[in-house]
Amino acid sequence: MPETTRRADRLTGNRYGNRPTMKDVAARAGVGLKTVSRVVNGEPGVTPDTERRVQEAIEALGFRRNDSARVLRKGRTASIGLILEDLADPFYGPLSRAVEEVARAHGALLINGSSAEDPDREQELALALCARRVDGLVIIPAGDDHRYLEPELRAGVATVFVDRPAGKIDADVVLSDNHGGARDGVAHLIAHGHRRIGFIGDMPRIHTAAERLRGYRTAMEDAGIPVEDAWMSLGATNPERVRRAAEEMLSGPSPVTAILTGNNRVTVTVIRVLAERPRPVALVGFDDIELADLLQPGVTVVAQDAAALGRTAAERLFRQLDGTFAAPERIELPTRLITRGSGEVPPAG
Amino acid sequence: MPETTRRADRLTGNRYGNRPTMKDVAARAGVGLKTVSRVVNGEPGVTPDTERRVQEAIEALGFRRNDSARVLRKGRTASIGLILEDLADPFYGPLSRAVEEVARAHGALLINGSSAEDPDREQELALALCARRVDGLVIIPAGDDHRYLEPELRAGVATVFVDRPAGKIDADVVLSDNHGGARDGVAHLIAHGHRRIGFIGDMPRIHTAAERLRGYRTAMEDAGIPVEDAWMSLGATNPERVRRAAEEMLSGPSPVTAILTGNNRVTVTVIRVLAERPRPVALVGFDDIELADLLQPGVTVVAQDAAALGRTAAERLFRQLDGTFAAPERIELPTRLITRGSGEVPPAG
DNA sequence: TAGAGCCTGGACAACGTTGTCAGAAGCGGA
DNA sequence: TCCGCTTCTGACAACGTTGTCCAGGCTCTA
Repeated sequence: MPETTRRADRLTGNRYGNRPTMKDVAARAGVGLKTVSRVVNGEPGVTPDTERRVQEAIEALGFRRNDSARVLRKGRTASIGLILEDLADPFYGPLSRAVEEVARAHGALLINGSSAEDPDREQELALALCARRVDGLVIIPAGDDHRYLEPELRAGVATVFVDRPAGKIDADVVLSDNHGGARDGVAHLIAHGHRRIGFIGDMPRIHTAAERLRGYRTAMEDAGIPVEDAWMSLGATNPERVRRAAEEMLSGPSPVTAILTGNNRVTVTVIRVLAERPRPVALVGFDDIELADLLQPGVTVVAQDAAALGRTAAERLFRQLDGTFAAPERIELPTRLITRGSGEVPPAG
Repeated sequence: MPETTRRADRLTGNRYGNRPTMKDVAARAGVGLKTVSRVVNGEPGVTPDTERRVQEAIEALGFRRNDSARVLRKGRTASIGLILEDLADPFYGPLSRAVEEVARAHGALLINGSSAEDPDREQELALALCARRVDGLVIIPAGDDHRYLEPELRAGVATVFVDRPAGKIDADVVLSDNHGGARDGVAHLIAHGHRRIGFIGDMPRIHTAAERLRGYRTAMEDAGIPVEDAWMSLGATNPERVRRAAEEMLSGPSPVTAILTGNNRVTVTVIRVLAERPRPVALVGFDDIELADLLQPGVTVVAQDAAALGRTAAERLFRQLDGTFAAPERIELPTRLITRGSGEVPPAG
């Protein structure tokens, strides 16, 4: 039984048993504490024979280095935090995975949390991660005021914002070209003869939603088409409201013949609505969706590269950590229009 | 500037600046170290006036407690690890999210990693997480030998396996009823008149794949239908091989009139293949897929409840941590057959 | 064979926090 | 006024690791 067991049991009442420490390994191998540390960390200056004895002791005791103590001593944790909106959203899966891959390449682990689009929860998570002394943070912001991070930034926590910009602080940001993507999507519809085009998006307090709305307006303006209020629905987040919004703009006094949907969730709901209607309506969705090519018609989308967003952000973060200092930058990744049929439907009537 | 700054800078060359410690806060507030600790942890026995002074100092210095040191002292990290196959797979998103929610309810953070179906990587990740002293592990195993975890289990790391059972150790497991689900899916096809039914699944070394294959065989046997080798394709993981497998079993000497696909990825590929063929073929897919209801025909599936798997596993894990000891258990969650059309197509010819 | 130099190993302090324990201050009652 | 009690505060050790530094033993050369 490891030497430390009895004391710790008495003090903490830990019923889970106790792990052997380097001290225990040293005692068993008959060497000094630091020698064990050397073996564990592969440092030079240990004879093969001593090393073997130490390895045997480690094996026998099932020793595993305590990284908490290590971190305390060394200062770096080799872990980064990722705060996103919802792990279950298919858009964030690939993004998250890409961040993880980059972290792994740098020997770091990934801690992640979902903010559920709640600014308070985002802050709570970010600060909890800072208390764990993560080396860096990748944040998909829910809130629009990140001044609470100022002490952390000053203390050297590398930070990169993704998908939406930081609020009220100066930090690295990696974004998709939301404005350009939405503009292109709408321009595509206009090129196919549409003039009465609707937009259904998220609350404009969310940066991406606001930018996409702006892209919609830009394209309409460029084509000299005055936009009617009834053609725009903002803040329809749940399926019921999206459904109602779509039905209203399809049956008003000047019904739309085409719709740009502001994100993948909205797109899915609108597809359902359109499937029930006899007359075909053109559709361009922001964000790609799975199986979009198998539907009738295939769904034309403005696709973001979620993995590239994550990869770019994580690489930028590790560049900060490597000490390559640079002024905070705003990186914008292009979107891609993928035509599959639904965006090429001509205007009805 | 915090008192600790100069020394640490000299020692580590840390160019990221230094965080203030409780000692710095204590000095600034003109109180003792332990008093700061009391305030930070909300312990009783501090006069309002003292507390205010401490709070001000914390605010002014931007102090944030160092959880590494805390963990070292207290033993628990309030974090759990989740090892899954691929964060980007839509099946694992909801599962992961469910685990996170439960962790959150218990005040714990979630660290996760993808094994990419590689047993070595799974082990590497699991041990790295143990070195961080996570309180518990939720593992979707890639390998089939988990004896490497024995010292950790002995040391009290709570562990629950999900989706697939642990190999060669005794531990809690939460599974879907893969055998029953596949059996029901095939029985459904048989009930609609099919006799030549194909199965395309993953490598049988993966437990879920083996169980689903077994379910397929059971249903066929129950119906007294002898299975031909050409009807089964195992280990087809990438889309090209799945495509070839599907085409072969649809055009052999005794072509199948219906297919059970072994997981969501296979299902998607097979849908593409079937979409290209003139004659309708019945299809039941294991795992639900998004938009399955909007395809022509809608895709009939055997659905697992990924969120329930994650939730159940995480709850079980925290029950272990709460000290409610119990023998390792095997929990099996039911699957649900969702009929949408593709599984009700009658046999052609 | 003595002296110089290298290699290996170990004692010790420090990282930032919390638990223990004892001392100080304040207050009421005798 | 002094004692005893309560309430608040702080000194100190400990958690498990790593960096520093020195001692002792060895080899090699003159």
